[in-house]
Amino acid sequence: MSARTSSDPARDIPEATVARLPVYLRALTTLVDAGTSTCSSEELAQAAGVNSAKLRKDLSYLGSYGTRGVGYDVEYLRYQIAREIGVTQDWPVVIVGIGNLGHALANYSGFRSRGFRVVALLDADPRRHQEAVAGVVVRPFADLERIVEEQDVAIGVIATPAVASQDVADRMVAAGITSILNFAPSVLAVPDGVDVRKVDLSIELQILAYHEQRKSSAAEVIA
Amino acid sequence: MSARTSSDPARDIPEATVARLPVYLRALTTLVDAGTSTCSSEELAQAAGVNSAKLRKDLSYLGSYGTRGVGYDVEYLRYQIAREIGVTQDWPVVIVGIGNLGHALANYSGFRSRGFRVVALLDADPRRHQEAVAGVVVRPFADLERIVEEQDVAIGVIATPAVASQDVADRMVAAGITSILNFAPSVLAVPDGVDVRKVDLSIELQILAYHEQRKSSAAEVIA
DNA sequence: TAGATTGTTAATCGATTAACAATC
DNA sequence: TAGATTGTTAATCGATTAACAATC
Repeated sequence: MSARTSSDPARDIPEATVARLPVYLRALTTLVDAGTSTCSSEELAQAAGVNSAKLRKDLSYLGSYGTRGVGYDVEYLRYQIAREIGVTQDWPVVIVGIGNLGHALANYSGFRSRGFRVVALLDADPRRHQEAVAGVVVRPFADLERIVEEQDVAIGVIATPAVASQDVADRMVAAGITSILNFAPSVLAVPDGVDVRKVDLSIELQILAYHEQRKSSAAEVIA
Repeated sequence: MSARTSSDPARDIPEATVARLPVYLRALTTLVDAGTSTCSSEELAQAAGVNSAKLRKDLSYLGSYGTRGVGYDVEYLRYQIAREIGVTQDWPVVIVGIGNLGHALANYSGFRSRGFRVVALLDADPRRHQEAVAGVVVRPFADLERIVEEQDVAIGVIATPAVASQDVADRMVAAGITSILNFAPSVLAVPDGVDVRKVDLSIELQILAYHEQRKSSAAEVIA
């Protein structure tokens, strides 16, 4: 047995596993809400939409939180995963670009319940200022630096048009933000040490279209 | 040299490559708009945010569309990729759930320009009916089956709360939809042959939080 | 103890990358 | 031809999966 513990900073978790931890966390929360106290890897895997071998392998990177012959304590495992991800603490977030999408994001209730707190909504258009969305007032983009510093913001969300996204990212990085979630259909250039994740509706649809097209072709071959 | 051609239905493209083709398509469109007629794999790779070896490997699955010593004809390669993905044709799409996010999706202009056409907006709440979003009237969810059949819809977008998403997916599948883009924070169960892709804001944020947390820990170790 | 289920091993599979022969 | 750049090979890397020993 290794001396690996939860506070061991050297251990690193494969990226594919990291991407699934939030899925497990959500499944566990659903189980807790349903009053379940214990579950097997098979049950949790099903709830998360993966196979149980993968689930157990993933969990093994965190430690040994199950009991052989019994399964996992749902509440305990949920806490361990939440701690591992880092959502036992609260992450202040700024959203830039309060158009349709920005409104939707600001109103998203899943934010607060999952360890994130929208501390500011920023927009370059003065006509949007003073408007309140989900109880937060929209302020000028120029306020970015001050807000990031005062509130110690590490995560920024870009919901602007593509043309503005690189400028917004540059300003975010200069202000001290080191993690960016980009909803604009653009490829952002950022320095090393800054993480960018991208959500792109039209890319997802195009991936579906590719497979859809092949389904149709296959049907034609049969017909 | 193999007899592999663009109409060869047997050849299959790795999933990781499929997911990048839309990124290349967008980069090529940007280059076309900028008046560029030719580009090297290095230039295109940079515009797409990948390395050139990966780009060339990806393109090699489609065929040989470049010229050694010269590069790629931007317009020609763009067409070939668009055809491969299937976005030279028009894909009718229905969106179910016209809340904040549904509004944002319905208003998204990138839809139309990338081969997708929103043919219907559906919502279970009668108070939302008759409202027009981006020129399309919101109709009852009960109209789903008729619309899918009449308009030959293959792709459905779910923007409802999580609790409703499985029911919506079931109805979509029963109506004949075979590709679903799910924005609800839920794991959908669908039959074989139906593709589901998932976009989940809070999962993306949690992945960023995980890495952000490790950055902070690393800083503490140094301090 | 007997049955159940975890945590880990090892094999397989798929994706990435560097290097370079082919060739414009 | 000489220089440039593709398309492909082969090595490496990372992810998935089945199987099962460990152990509750």
